[in-house]
Amino acid sequence: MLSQQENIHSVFHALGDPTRRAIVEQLSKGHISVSRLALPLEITVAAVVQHLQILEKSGLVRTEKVGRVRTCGMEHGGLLVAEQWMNDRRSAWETRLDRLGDLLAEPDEK
Amino acid sequence: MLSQQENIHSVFHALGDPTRRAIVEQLSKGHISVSRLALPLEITVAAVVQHLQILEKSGLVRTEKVGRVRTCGMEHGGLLVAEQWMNDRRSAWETRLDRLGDLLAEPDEK
DNA sequence: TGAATAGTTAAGTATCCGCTTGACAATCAG
DNA sequence: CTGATTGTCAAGCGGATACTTAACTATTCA
Repeated sequence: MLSQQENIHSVFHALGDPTRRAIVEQLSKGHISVSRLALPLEITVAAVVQHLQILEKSGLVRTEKVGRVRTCGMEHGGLLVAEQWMNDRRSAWETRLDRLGDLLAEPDEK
Repeated sequence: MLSQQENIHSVFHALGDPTRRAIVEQLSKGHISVSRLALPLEITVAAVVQHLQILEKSGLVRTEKVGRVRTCGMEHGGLLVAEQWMNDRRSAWETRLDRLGDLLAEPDEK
């Protein structure tokens, strides 16, 4: 099992790559096989498998092999750690009194 | 100006590095100078500057130099693009009917 | 059985990236 | 002015990483 810190890192690292984000985007539309994932990405199936291993270890994606085809989908709640991290930083920042100066400096933010 | 696509990439790429996330965590606690940022990270000031350039271009961080010291802080709303992206994927996935099978397969999820 | 399909694995490669070093600029303090 | 502090810039090193190719396994189908 991954520690909280390791989990956060694996998720952000996984999402740092544009190809892996494209995979997540595709999976958010529904389940799909490995080779059908590879098609629009214009990379080898082998490369997709490598990305899937990273995504699966990070808890963002779940895959299941039935017969000879592996079907991929998003893992429920996989994005939560990242959303939580961002929310923590943003709320910490927004409640800072440091921003008093900022607010005065930009009074007409649209 | 960055396109939406480029902006998303620059933000996720920036947050993919643990040192840059540590910088954001520190900045969420308040404004701080470059050299004071470098101290707990145990890397050179030059390295911190490089990270700051990436963070600033991605819109996550704002810096301002007065005298010889550059003061850094979070950019208001910089995290929004990433939060939006995640929210879009998650809501798309959660409204999928594909999950019917998943729900039946895991009836006792805690 | 034999051929096609779907995926896995290992090895190699070329690029990217985080960091350091070292030389420099600019500001502040005595 | 002198020296110390704070940051900037360019070059380069070493390791990470995103890909390919190629050989292999497992499953489906005619």
